[in-house]
Amino acid sequence: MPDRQPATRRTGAQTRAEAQRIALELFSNQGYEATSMQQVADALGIRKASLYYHFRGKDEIVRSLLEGRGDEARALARWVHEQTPSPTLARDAVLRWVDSSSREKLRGIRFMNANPLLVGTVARRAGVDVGDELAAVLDALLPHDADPRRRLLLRMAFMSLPAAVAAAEPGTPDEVTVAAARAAAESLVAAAARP
Amino acid sequence: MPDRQPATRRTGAQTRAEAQRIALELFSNQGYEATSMQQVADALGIRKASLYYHFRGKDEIVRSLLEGRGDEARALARWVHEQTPSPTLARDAVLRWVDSSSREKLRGIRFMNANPLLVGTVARRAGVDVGDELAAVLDALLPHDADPRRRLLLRMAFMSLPAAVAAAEPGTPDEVTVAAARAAAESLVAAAARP
DNA sequence: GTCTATACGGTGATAGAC
DNA sequence: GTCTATCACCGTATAGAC
Repeated sequence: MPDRQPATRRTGAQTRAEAQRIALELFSNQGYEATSMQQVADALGIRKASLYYHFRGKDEIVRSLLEGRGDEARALARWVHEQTPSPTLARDAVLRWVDSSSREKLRGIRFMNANPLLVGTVARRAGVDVGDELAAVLDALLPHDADPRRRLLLRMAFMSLPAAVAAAEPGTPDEVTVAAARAAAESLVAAAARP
Repeated sequence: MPDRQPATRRTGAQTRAEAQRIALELFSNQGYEATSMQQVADALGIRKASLYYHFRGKDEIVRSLLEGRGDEARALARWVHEQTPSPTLARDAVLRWVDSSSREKLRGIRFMNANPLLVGTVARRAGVDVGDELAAVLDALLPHDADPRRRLLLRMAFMSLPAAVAAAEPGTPDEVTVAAARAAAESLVAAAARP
């Protein structure tokens, strides 16, 4: 297949960035394993071998997509530790988390929702586990001998944005999804506080 | 690789059933695409070609795993339509759904959580879409011009079991997960009722 | 029903010219 | 940076003997 659009001129960094955009889209819609490097290269308008110039391999694309993740979770953990304990601390922390997660991150959440196993593996291999960070936050918000049911409810509150994205019908406007996630977070954190 | 445990004697139906059990487990832990027919056959203690005697292909295993799904959703839709409208109908329907879903179904939920895209594709190809059934239930519970935010919250209430499974740390006892899901469902349906 | 053996396509990945 | 060409491998799937 020698005929193809004369690849629009791009600098290296631009090509890399666009490849990330395209890969994120394909991985979200078809899944990581079901997406081939060939598909990504085709959508990019370059040959597969050229794609390998920008990324060492398929998994490196994923890692590049995930880099920086975990920073926010760590920041939240730090913030929680700095606060003086109060009855509304859990609620404040949850809303802080959901609100910080909601800016432009919906695309990333869709990707993570579509490839839960992959994200877990890569994150573990990359050293940082978001789940662990979240656990640290929970430990600061709940007594260590707390009812595991209430602990899980609080976890669900923190994960209400991904849950909302997963529950939303295709085509739901982002603002609706975010609003519902916020309301769900408030509701769940309250449920976690009830005995 | 000619040496292998002398396959424990099984009837055809037993082999098929055990293959389903094993495949469900592997698909849940590693994902569908990342699991090869070779792995399933190995875990079963038979040759790959023998596995193809019981199932036409890999996707037929998934379909066999999913068959019967959608029946419960349809039953719920029917039940809702039979009820006389009342202020607590939504709450009753949600709890009915979560409770009915919670018996022995956690394994299936884990599978669906691990392979969201696959399940969507297969279900669509198999004709029945669980999402559509759920939409029908929602239409009966909410006015058609209802706030989309409240509609999504109600959807989240129905999906609180998968959400709880997704949020649970590995090793969480099933009873804890189910209890949290129930509490979350109640909480979310209440949130959906608030303006 | 289970086996051995094999066909076939596509995949991730690399070498090296331009 | 992008290309052509090529690789080894592994996946699904089938044929046919027992």
